[in-house]
Amino acid sequence: MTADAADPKPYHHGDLSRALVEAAERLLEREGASALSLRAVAREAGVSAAAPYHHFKDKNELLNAVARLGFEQMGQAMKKAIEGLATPSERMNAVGVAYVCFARENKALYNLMYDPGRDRDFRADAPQSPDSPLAIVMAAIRENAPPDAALIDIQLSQIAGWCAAHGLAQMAGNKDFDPLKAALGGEKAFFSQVLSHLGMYRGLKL
Amino acid sequence: MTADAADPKPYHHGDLSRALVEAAERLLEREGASALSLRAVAREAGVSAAAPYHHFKDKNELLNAVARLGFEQMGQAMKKAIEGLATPSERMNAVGVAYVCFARENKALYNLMYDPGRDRDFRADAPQSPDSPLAIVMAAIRENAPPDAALIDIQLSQIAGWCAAHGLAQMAGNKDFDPLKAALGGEKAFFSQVLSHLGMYRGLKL
DNA sequence: AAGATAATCTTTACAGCGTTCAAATCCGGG
DNA sequence: CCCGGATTTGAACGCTGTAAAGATTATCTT
Repeated sequence: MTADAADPKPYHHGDLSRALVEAAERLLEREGASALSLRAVAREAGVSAAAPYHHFKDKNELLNAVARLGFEQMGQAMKKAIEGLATPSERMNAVGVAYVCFARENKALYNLMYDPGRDRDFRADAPQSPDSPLAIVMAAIRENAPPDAALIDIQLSQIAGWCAAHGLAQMAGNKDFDPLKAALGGEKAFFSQVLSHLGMYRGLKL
Repeated sequence: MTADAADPKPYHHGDLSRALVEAAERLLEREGASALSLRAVAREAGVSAAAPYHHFKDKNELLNAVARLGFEQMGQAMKKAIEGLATPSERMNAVGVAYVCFARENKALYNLMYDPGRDRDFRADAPQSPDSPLAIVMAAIRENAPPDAALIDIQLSQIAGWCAAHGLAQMAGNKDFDPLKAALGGEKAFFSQVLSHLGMYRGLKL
């Protein structure tokens, strides 16, 4: 209680930049993406409509900051999901399921992170950090590859696996999948099974 | 030249509903998604801003009509891509590549079709029609499955293949993939190879 | 300590958006 | 011929993103 519960109006908010990002994330999960206007974010943070422009060049830049936060949270959730798993195969499967689950549980945030209509200045999902979702997926697939695999095959498999997880994350809400989900005993099992069936796309046996 | 090049101002436009959808699609590929306002579409069609409301309840409903048109065009492009291909394996690969290619060549339209932020009243991509992109992908994967495969495995593989194609379509613009694309001799080869490597996600040999 | 300078926030303003409503315009059936 | 219903327009409302100018507070220099 040293810096947080200060006076109600410090007039120079202190750390408005962070407060705006947090207000935006709060608004995003409370009211959905359509309610996420710059003015609404400013309102939620208790500040005037023009104040954000001293911390972000654009609405787009504020959304980029929200997305960056989302990538961190997603990476942490995925790391927690593979804690204590022994085999590379188990870890790879858990990473994929965790990826899709996070996307489903934070639908609006995930859509914001990968919105193809926005200018994202940072790399698609901050692959430079080893804790980014993409890096975690890449590592899990690499470590599960056969030891004699060629580098290019590993790379292509990594991309394929990531694309499949991303596609599943976006399509998982499709109502046509409901009977299949029920037959398998829930969404998580459905995600796991879909990812496990990737190989059959080529007509291979499992 | 019987009905198209009529008077410049028929005042009761004749078929404004279709004209609006076409104006929207034109605007979409000329100026991009951010320029696709209802007022801009009306302007492009040479009509007042309130006119669309007698043919579409919403902006959203107009966009749904544009998306429907996009699904038809995409299905036709995919059917043309498998004409004359002999084996199920060839057809499946061509379908996947055609799917991703159409999405890349009509980026704004494809994003509109699968925009997760919009209310889409029709089924995700009109699966009732056998010419819909989803139906074509499903059929190509089914016909390439081993004859003794269980129904549920086929279904899961269909979903997996579709998700992978969709994910690749959205991620294909990632600059990180450029060296790989170059090494393989172009985007089309890259798409084909990524889809062919789906199986390796499970550590299987190709 | 005091005053200058920079950073932050507010107020006001503008153009564009989606949408609604009343008034104007056109078309087909009596 | 004229009337009723469909179509289109014009103006209006509240919302948005963004810019400019003024007010307020923090920081730096001396």
